Amino acid sequence: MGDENHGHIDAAAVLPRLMQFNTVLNRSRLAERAMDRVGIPLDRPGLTVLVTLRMAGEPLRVGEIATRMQVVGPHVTRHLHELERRGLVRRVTDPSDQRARLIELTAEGSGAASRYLESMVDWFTDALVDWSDEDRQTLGRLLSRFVDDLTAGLAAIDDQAT
Amino acid sequence: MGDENHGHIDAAAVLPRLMQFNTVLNRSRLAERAMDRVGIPLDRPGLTVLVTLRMAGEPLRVGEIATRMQVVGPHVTRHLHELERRGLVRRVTDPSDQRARLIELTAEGSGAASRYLESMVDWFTDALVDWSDEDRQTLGRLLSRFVDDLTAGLAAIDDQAT
DNA sequence: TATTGTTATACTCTATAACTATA
DNA sequence: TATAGTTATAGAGTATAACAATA
Repeated sequence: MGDENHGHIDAAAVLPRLMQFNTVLNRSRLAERAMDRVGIPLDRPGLTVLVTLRMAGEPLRVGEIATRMQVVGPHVTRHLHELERRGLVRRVTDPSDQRARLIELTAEGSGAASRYLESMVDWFTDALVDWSDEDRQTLGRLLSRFVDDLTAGLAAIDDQAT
Repeated sequence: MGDENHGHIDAAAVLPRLMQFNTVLNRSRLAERAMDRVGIPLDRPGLTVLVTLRMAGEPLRVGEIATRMQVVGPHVTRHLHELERRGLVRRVTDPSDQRARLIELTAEGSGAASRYLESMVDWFTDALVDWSDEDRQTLGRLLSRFVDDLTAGLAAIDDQAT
């Protein structure tokens, strides 16, 4: 489209689209549809808790879940009530510290998170079905690095503010 | 890092990082810092209205702003009150349709949006300063295509649901 | 009667503050 | 006295419903 990409990523052009993609992804029916495939009704924060535990692959403390979700503790606590009531997670006292709780997925909770993740991965895979193998590989490599570098930059800003 | 990227973008690996980047970007102090550079205190929806108008490059109707922001009309109306009160936008009746209002940026509103966008672009540029020109170009090309394809896929889902 | 926008109200997600229990 | 978590409350952002004005 006649851009002027002389030797650098055209941040002025890519940034708005990245942000747009961001909001579209958040608001689209993609997540909604993926949640349908989960099979049980869950709000997004609740599902995020399950996905966080699923990706960790092991029980996590409340505080650790909060850190990974980038939210504060009370927010997690509140959703854990509902998730526990519905048999999707179990809350067990951490044997190494009586103050702490370890949150672990039940079979149903793990299944729900897996179905959600599979649905999202399938969709991404489908959307890129027409790409050449080389372009997919290159994008995977550069995008990982891109996210890493930007995340590091963001962390630096946040540290600076402390 | 020992991934198993055989001929396709490893969606299972990239997707969580993309989503994590998404939340980190939303919650980080980057946007906060960029808003500081704007010089006038604004909440995020208000700033998004200004940026939407700035990127359009011309006055927009209330409904059009809502569409571009992916929100509903009343949300925009509410923020326009405050923005108009503070002299950042003007509300003029559309000469071609007396029902509609055209929202246009004032000089201050336009300046605020510009400073915000510049700050974000500068940061992105800085974060990628160590990249080779070739990698930057390649990422720019593939990322644009990536966002286009995914956005198109999302639009297809949303259409389907209608 | 359909469309543009506004007003009024309610809901979702997340934060802060105050508290309890261990350490 | 510091830390892990909980309870209670408050705030930001956005949606839905009912309405007004114009087409």
